[in-house]
Amino acid sequence: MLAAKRAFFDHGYAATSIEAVAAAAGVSKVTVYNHFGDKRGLFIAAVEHECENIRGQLLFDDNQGSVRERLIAFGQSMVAFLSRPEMIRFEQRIAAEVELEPELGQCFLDAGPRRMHKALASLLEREQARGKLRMDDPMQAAEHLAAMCKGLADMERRFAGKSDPAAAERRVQSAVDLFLRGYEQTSANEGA
Amino acid sequence: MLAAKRAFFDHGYAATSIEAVAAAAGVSKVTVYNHFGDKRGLFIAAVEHECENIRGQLLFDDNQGSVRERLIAFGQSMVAFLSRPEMIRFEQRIAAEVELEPELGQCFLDAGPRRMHKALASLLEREQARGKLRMDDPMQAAEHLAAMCKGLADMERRFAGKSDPAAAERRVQSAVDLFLRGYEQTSANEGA
DNA sequence: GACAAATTGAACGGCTCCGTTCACTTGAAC
DNA sequence: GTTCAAGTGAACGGAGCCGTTCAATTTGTC
Repeated sequence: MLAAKRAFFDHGYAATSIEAVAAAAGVSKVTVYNHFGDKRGLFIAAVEHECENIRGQLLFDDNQGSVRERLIAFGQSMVAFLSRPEMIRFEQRIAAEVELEPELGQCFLDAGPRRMHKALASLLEREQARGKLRMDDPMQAAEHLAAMCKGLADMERRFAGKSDPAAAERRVQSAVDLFLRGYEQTSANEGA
Repeated sequence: MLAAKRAFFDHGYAATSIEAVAAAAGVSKVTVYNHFGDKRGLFIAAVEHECENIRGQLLFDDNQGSVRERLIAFGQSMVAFLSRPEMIRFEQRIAAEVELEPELGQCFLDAGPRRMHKALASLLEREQARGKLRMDDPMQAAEHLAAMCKGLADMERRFAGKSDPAAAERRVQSAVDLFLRGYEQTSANEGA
């Protein structure tokens, strides 16, 4: 199973042969078929297994500090999480296979992006309850903040394989600054 | 060539056979090999051709109106451009093949995202010159705005195939509102 | 030790595809 | 009408892979 995950996420679905997976796992091809029935079945099992992992890892702690510090911490850890090469490849594979197996996309969205979006929205709502922020639509605000933190560097990662941690840090900071200029509860804000 | 583009971008590289492309184009397989040498050569030619197209289409007009209206117009047309199903599929294919052919990624980035990023930054700079905006780093500001306009719906599109134009419109509007609260030249802004 | 279940290696049929070869036809230029 | 480049259809070799079959072997359980 680990071998299957490695192979699928490193080389892609089409470029992975069950023979190779079986060999890497030190089992026979027949055993693989007996366990997972199908190549597709093996792939789906691998994806679901990895999604479980993601769910386990997506824990952000509400650390102590100012609102700005908390948001920056969230943004940094989110970006770091998404920038890991394994994660980028995983995203890639899912996206490539989603047309043939739409459930995979749902599975991944629920395990990753949607969870993170909600987690950030509820963090923002807590800040609003404390009187630190003022927003009409926390989900919308969370989307803006998360999107800014990802930025366009997202595409540089996907298409050029480059990632620049220093630029990411600056981006997250200026994103939080812009966000707070818009949503911080100090003077009157005309709502969106 | 059109047939090759259709086939590659509809079904993917691996799932496209040169035989099928030749048949769809109404030519013989040998002719395809004579023209492009290779399956990869054909794919690269198709990608470069499509990138040319993108360069041609990426024209935003500086329409008349308030800053807010101009930015919203930019955001809307950018999102509309990126949301077209062909574009989503095209992105997908490039991303999937970029490991085997890193030049493709550069080619696409130059034809698309980077051009758009610079176009938006120079739009913002013009507004700054007119005294409408105030920013330290127009490229950074442009990245934030563009990223917010794309939002996380980007992923919903990629992984669930869904797109919600009404939500996109609201997102762009609230993104521009947030952006202007941070960068509009009305009172003193402490820089990023 | 005996018995059942799982696993293994090896081979096979069937399929698809890549890329090449070759003899033949087309069509335009001169 | 000849010439020459370009295109065509058909077939081929070689490769890889999927999924199955089967007899032989291991493993674990009583």
